[in-house]
Amino acid sequence: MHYFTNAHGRPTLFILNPHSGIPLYRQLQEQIRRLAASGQLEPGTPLPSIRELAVRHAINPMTVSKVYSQLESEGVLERHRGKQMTIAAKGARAAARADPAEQLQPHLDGLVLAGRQLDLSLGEVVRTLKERWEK
Amino acid sequence: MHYFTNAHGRPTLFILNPHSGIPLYRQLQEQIRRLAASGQLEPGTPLPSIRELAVRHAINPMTVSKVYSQLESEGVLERHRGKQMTIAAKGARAAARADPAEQLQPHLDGLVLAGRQLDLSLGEVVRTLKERWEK
Amino acid sequence: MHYFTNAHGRPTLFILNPHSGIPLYRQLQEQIRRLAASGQLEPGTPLPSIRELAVRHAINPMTVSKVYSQLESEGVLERHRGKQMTIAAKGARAAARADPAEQLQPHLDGLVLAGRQLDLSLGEVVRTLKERWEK
Amino acid sequence: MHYFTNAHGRPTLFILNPHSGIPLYRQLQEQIRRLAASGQLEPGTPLPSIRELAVRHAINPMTVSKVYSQLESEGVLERHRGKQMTIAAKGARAAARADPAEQLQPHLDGLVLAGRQLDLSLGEVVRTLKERWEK
DNA sequence: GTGGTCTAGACCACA
DNA sequence: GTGGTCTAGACCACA
Repeated sequence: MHYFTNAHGRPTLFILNPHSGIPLYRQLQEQIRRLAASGQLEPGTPLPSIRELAVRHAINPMTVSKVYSQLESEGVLERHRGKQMTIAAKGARAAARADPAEQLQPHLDGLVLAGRQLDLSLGEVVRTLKERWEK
Repeated sequence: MHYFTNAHGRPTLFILNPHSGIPLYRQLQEQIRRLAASGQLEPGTPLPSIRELAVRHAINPMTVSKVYSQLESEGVLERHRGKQMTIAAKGARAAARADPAEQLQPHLDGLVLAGRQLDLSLGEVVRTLKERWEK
Repeated sequence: MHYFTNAHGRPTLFILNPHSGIPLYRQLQEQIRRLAASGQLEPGTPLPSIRELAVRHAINPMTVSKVYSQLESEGVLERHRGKQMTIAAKGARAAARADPAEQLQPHLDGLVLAGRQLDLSLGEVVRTLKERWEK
Repeated sequence: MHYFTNAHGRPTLFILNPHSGIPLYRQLQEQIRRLAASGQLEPGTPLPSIRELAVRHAINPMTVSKVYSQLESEGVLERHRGKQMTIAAKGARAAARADPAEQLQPHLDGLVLAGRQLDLSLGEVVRTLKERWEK
């Protein structure tokens, strides 16, 4: 399991960047989906409570709530009345089927477009990627 | 100069993705900035008219106009008599100074985060990147 | 097309009852779904804007927004950047397939349960239903 | 007395639907009120213990407790030594006075609204109601 | 404690 | 004008 340090110096599963232009709820949603897909969050794993995640990332509970609701309707999360939500078994099965490389695609597209527009060679891009990965 | 084929089958300098979550104006702005920074759009190069770009990408002229105005105030573009915009000399100078790898950074960050959350190895990510690049 | 008069005396497509125990967003969602399913709201019909509906029913725009978003993800509504949402063609097709009686089921269940617990006969229930219908 | 079979296959006086959107405590409260009103639960009849009802319907004892307390304060139930609850004589009297059709009203309203929005005729609605009743 | 609903209201993106 | 995102915060349902 990979832990990250968020903007407030606390260890967390997620990294949210409020300046990226991508809505916070979309960033959070995508990250939970990936962690479930890869099995790093296994079926049955309880997610942080809405309030906890909101405090930890200094965002509004409603934003988290929206993400949890959408992931529930996608079948990635399961809701338990009055108790914490968990990763759904169904979500895990879906994950097993999915090609991880496919989930990477939008990010590859963005990187390739940027690389070409900056007139970099594939070699240069790969080199900087490797440096960034090791960090 | 790299040309791309947009969603409407016409050749264009830019690729706009309305489903990425990133605002259209931000996508366009970033792409013009990169093309200027890399010198693929040289100082003095005229940009497409607002109307032309709007039609080509099926977006509102106001969106293009806003981008052009902001890039003008940043010194990347220059406005001439009529409304003709060109790449500013100043923009080129700024570009020469900038480290291209730095402009790649947000995209590398996004890719690395996605890769780790999908539990992929560096090798796998590099391989899919190479495939995507050659396409 | 049936018009109703809401609690504020204005004609409207929907009737929301804040005291029924059923969340407002759920009432609104179900009603739009039914009007689309029956074809009383045809594909392409623009819906009232979020603000308009919110004002008309004295509810919060966020509540309406939530309903519209969910119906969009269900394929009942279509979103148009910067313009009003419309009934989706897809929604209409789905409607054609659906058995209307099926959508009535939860309400029949509720009525039958109440009738039996009140020890009424089928005849009595049908009679009061007919009276209520004609009103 | 009508008995129903609940979701857990056990005979019970009540049917609770956790997906209806109506709070559980409201469903339970309304059903006890109706059974008392119709005389199917006569004055003096002991109710199931909180614990028993909670287990039978897989809900929290606190939810049942809240319902019993509210019905007691309404005069529908009476609390005896220990915690045994019975139908109050007063509740029966109230029931005798009440017009059963009135208690049916919210359900009739919901059904009529749904029927009209689904563009069904009164005949169709009555027919499906009859089918459902016989089941 | 958990999540759900709703409000009032700010500010942004897009047409 | 349209919808989208986000906040701060109240109050409810349920365990």
